[in-house]
Amino acid sequence: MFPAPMGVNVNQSSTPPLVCVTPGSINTFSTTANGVSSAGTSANGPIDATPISAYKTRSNIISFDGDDGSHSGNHTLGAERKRRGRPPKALSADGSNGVKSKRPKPIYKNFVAGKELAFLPSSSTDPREIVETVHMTFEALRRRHLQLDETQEASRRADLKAGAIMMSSNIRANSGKRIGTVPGVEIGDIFYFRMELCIIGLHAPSMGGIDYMTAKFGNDEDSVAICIVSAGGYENEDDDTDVLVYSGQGGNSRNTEERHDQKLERGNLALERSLHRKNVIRVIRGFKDPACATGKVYVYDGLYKIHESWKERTKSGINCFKYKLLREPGQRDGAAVWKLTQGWIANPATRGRVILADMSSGVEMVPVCLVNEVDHEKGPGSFTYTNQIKHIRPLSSMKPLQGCGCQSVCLPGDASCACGQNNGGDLPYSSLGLLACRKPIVYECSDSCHCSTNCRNRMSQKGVRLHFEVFKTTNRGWGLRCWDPIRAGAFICEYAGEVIDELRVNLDDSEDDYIFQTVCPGEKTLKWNFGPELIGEDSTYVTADEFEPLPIKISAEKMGNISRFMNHSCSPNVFWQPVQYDHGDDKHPHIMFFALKHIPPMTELTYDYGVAGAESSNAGNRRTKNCMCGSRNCRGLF
DNA sequence: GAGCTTTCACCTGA
DNA sequence: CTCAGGTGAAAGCT
Repeated sequence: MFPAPMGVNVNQSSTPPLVCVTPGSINTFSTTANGVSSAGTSANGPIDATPISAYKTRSNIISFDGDDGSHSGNHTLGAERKRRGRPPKALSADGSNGVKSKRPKPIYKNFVAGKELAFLPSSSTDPREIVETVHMTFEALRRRHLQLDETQEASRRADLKAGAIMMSSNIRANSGKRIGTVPGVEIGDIFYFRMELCIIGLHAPSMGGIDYMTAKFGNDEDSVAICIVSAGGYENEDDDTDVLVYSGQGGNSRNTEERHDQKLERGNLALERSLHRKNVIRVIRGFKDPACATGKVYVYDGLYKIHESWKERTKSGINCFKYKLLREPGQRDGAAVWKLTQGWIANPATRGRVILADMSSGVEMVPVCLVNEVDHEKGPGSFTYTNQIKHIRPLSSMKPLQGCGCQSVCLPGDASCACGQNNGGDLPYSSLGLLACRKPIVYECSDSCHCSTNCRNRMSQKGVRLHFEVFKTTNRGWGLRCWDPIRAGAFICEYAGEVIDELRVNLDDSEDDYIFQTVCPGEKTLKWNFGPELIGEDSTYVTADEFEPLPIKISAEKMGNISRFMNHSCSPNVFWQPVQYDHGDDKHPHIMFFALKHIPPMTELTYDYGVAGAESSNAGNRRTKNCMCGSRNCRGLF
């Protein structure tokens, strides 16, 4: 460890990563006294930066009464008040002073008022946990807002609405700016909206590409860049994932008339100062979302340093600043993984260490790759690949669900759609097919519906569409991961296999490692849907005590699909959700898996097998095992 | 200079 | 293609 440089105050913890303000109380979750990351200061040169503005405390702007603090008292009656603030740049031709109506600051009054915030991690001080909770809260809010917007055909931008709520209620992580790594954010983490970067403290500007701050270097102060988003809006060449040529900001108006040379100010100036100060800069790279033509995915790619800068005339004829950044050595791969997996998707033959190109033998629409990069084992024990669920005993009801009469596809907000009503009024999936909320049962459209197979309410019944690979883990046998990025709420796969006869159950359970049953999962899974209560709606949150297991048990020992390879984790990224569409026996629904959070490519997919033994009586005689998930809040057994 | 308001720029997103 | 946005920095005023 580098001796602590003079200017660095490593014990500074005046900016807690997550401050949640409720009317009556202030809960502060502070981390391990490490407000300033040392990652950038340790091995490289003379950076001793103490973020100054990082210590700035944000005023609490949530308001619970009607008065918005406009009691300034010094109204100048009658007299025309002189306009304050920055002068408008371009004067309008006509005489009107062009004052736009004041932008109203949204005030979110009655959500969480007086209530405990049930979604916060009960006692966590783990930065990763805090970041994930904040991130998942944002996503839950966004999905719910999108669901509401879609029914009302109202204005969109649920991302902004969710972000505004997070900001105004101060549910955010790492709210102070800092140089270097951000606690709880890992290289390779993926994001779908710029607002997500804001609320976890990775990159503050909601649109701007360059985040910067005033930092102290010895006795000097300097405004230096701390984080950039390379989103492809400028002409950047980025073939090499360790090099990034970044263009300065400004001048790049879409209106060709307004284009002008870039100036050495703001972000550009900060980048220039960073070149001299040699401080590390976080880099987020934007890629096209493979799952959505118009969408974009942001990948956090770790720390870089600026090595040179120059001026250049762009194709559009303006002078533009260019900054060449090199990735700091010794960091795990981020964007490189992305490039690799995108290459495999384009041409699966380029994937190395393959044992079997498609272990589903054509059963799945997309081949399921089998690889071993760890040892020489030739594959898991034999089983029959199927993507179906096989019922041995007849179901209690084969009566199909009441179908809807929708023409073409089901649409949100259509009160006459029987399927929407089955699901409590809202369609369970967004237009992109993301599940909005965890429910006791999701009712999809069925054969008796009039809608087409393109209907969004047929998400899970259409089967697997991701590029999975079954791989050998280092200590947990075989596991499952995916070449595609998976968005929170996205469908992953069904638990296929044989439904075990309840009468026969427990006879040979102990021999069967591939049994699925609906044991109560941990908090993370239960608390997936805490969006509604944040906007004043009734809670859909089910506590462990309220959790009711289903009698269904599925064995994938002899036959099954990729889900039989999904390992347990106490900190999972996948959850199970009962879904019905082809029969009326609600005790024996399909068990479908969905993403709990955004899952970067090549991250092992895991779900919570449930709390062994313990409080939930249904766990009964299930055999317990030592957990090897390695997460920091591992329960030890499952 | 701190504290407030206003305006603007910004590699958004539908 | 257009257009409504949220945020923080900068600028001006008290």
